[in-house]
Amino acid sequence: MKEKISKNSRVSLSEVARAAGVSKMTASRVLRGEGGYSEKTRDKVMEKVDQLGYLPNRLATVFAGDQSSTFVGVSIPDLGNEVFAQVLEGIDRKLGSFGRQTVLGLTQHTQQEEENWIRTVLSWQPAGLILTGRYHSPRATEMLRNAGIPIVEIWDLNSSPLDMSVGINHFDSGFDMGRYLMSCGYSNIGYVGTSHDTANAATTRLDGFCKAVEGGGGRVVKQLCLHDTATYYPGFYGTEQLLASGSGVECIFYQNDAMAFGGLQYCASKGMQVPQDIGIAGWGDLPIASVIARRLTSMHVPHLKLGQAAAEMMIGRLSDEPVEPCRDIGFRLIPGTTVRNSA
Amino acid sequence: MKEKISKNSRVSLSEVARAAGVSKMTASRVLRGEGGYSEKTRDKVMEKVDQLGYLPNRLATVFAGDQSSTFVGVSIPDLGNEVFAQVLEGIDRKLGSFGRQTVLGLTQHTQQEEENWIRTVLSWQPAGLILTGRYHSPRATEMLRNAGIPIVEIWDLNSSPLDMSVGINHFDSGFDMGRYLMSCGYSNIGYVGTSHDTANAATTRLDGFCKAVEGGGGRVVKQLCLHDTATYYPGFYGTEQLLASGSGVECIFYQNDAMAFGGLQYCASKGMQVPQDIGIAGWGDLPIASVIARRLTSMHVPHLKLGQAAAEMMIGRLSDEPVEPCRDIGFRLIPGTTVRNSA
DNA sequence: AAGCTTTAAGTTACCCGTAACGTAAGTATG
DNA sequence: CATACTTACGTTACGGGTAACTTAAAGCTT
Repeated sequence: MKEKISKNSRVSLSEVARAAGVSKMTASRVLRGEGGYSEKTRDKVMEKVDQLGYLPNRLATVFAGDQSSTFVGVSIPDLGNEVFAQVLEGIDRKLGSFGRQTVLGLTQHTQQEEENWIRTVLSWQPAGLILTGRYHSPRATEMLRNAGIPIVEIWDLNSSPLDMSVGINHFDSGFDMGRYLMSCGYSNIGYVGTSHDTANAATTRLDGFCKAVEGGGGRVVKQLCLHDTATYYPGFYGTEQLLASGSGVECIFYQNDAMAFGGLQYCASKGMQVPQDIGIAGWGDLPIASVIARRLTSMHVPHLKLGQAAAEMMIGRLSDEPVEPCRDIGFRLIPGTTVRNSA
Repeated sequence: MKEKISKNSRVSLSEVARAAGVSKMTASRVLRGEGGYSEKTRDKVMEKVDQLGYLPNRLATVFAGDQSSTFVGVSIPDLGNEVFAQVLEGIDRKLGSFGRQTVLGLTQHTQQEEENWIRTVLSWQPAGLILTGRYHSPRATEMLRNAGIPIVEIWDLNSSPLDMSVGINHFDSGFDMGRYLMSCGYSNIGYVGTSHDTANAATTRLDGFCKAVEGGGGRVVKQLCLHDTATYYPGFYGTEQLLASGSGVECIFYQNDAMAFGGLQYCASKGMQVPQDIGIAGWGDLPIASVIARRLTSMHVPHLKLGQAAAEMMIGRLSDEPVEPCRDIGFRLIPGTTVRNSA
């Protein structure tokens, strides 16, 4: 029984050919519609294909080196963050419409996980790779350089990418938010986010934010949750800790909208009014950001479009079309009503 | 140039072997740690492996039929729904920890997309498949039966699965919600959801819901958004349409929490008080469900756990361990405070 | 009808790694 | 010292499909 489940149970092209009374090669030609066979032969072969339920083994084709695979490896830090889920959706939908498949890798924000995943996925001879972030381990970078396949680094716009890059300038987006909050009259501002071993887009954003605030004479009090995912609950508890520290912040900027929601909820539970008692600003502009009566102050990023753009660059490169190696997908500040009005 | 990018640029085992002055077979043994070689030989080979940056071609290994692939195909309707994103995260994390890779397929809630994806992914000789839902096209079902690989159908608990199944009983969960809302004193109840060509878990839930409400003497007014994704905006507009129809519903049950948030937002925008003027109930219990001051009435489902369980069943089967073919992951009603108190 | 072209096939070699088998040394045993 | 055994390799064949080449038959030309 267990033997039957192994692959020898699958019908091969030779079996189809034998059943149809032709050679393997003729059957192959029929299946690829290459021409060079009679109608009678085609019908005979196709009949047997249906009858035996033959499915081609793409492994063999790719392995033989005649064509590249249809796999594209896609690494994403985590899906708990709705933002990345949407990016992935954009990528997979677009890739799928061009007959390509996504091989997923969740790297949990660590370079080691990413490196391991890259090693594994490369051994499957993917057509290309789409990676989140610009920071890779030295060994990963070496493997990527040697791979000789198209690579798109997304999320964090990279002016000197390994190959191609699409995303936004996170430093600038943080800077713009900092400047905006300063313009609203805040100067003692908190930041709540997560913290990981390696640099990432969120830290770049924070850098830009601090530069704007501190450059404008304000100060930033940080509250970082170590090794946590940037979701609702850490936002709640991070806010609690930040406010308990007695730093007297008037406004809090969060790593993303989900964390900002956590913060809003904490404030509501303590009877604090937003924005009268405290200002709240998120980042990412989730669709759900308008669920609260007041529109969440945030930074809009076209997530789905970003994913699609990444897939398009990949497809373009795989089709040998000329591709602009860097694409800025842009962002837009949502003033919202959860911070004091700047007017 | 273009030639270089093709696979002949990749270092093969033969090249490593030649460089190390041994046969292919010896190099292979060293890399697999199989034994049968001297320390000197091992060092020589490993040195060349590092030097040349050799990466094994797993395609060849699998192709040779010596072992099955490490791919597991995973089909998910869409990632716009946070629920499925979490399920996928649970699956991929667990699979990854056992050295398996997810090949993703977003089927957009259509059987045709699913069938196409199944055909493609099977041609890559996956070790197994994890599919969302129990309804597949006839041709898909046939391919799945012939594939001879483990298959886990998730989400919708299936007492007679193709192979294995893990999920919840959606009919019962809808029924329980219906009974709860009736117990709160509602009898004229609305439902807002999406509608697709084929049956799915949401329609099963609605069936259970109707049975409870209508069986208890109430009535259900349905508002279905055709071919839409079950997210925030359709919830908003679906609510608008339902209320404009003049059906006078006192309470609305939504296909999921995201849609319920849209409904909440619509009600807030019209100055309606929840639950005084209208009751709101969601389904799925997203973490963010507590962001509103009042806890959203909902149905809790352990999404991440569901994904993990699916992956565990797959791994178990692939390791020839005995696996219980059906697993009910359970649900739990969250009374919340967005419907009238039943007390 | 002989010679040429076209059509419809078949044959061979190859991709890369591994199972199975072969072999030549060295080691142990009686 | 002959025999059996172990170690450390090498050699051959194979998997499923396709490129490149070969071949046989049919069709066409003059």
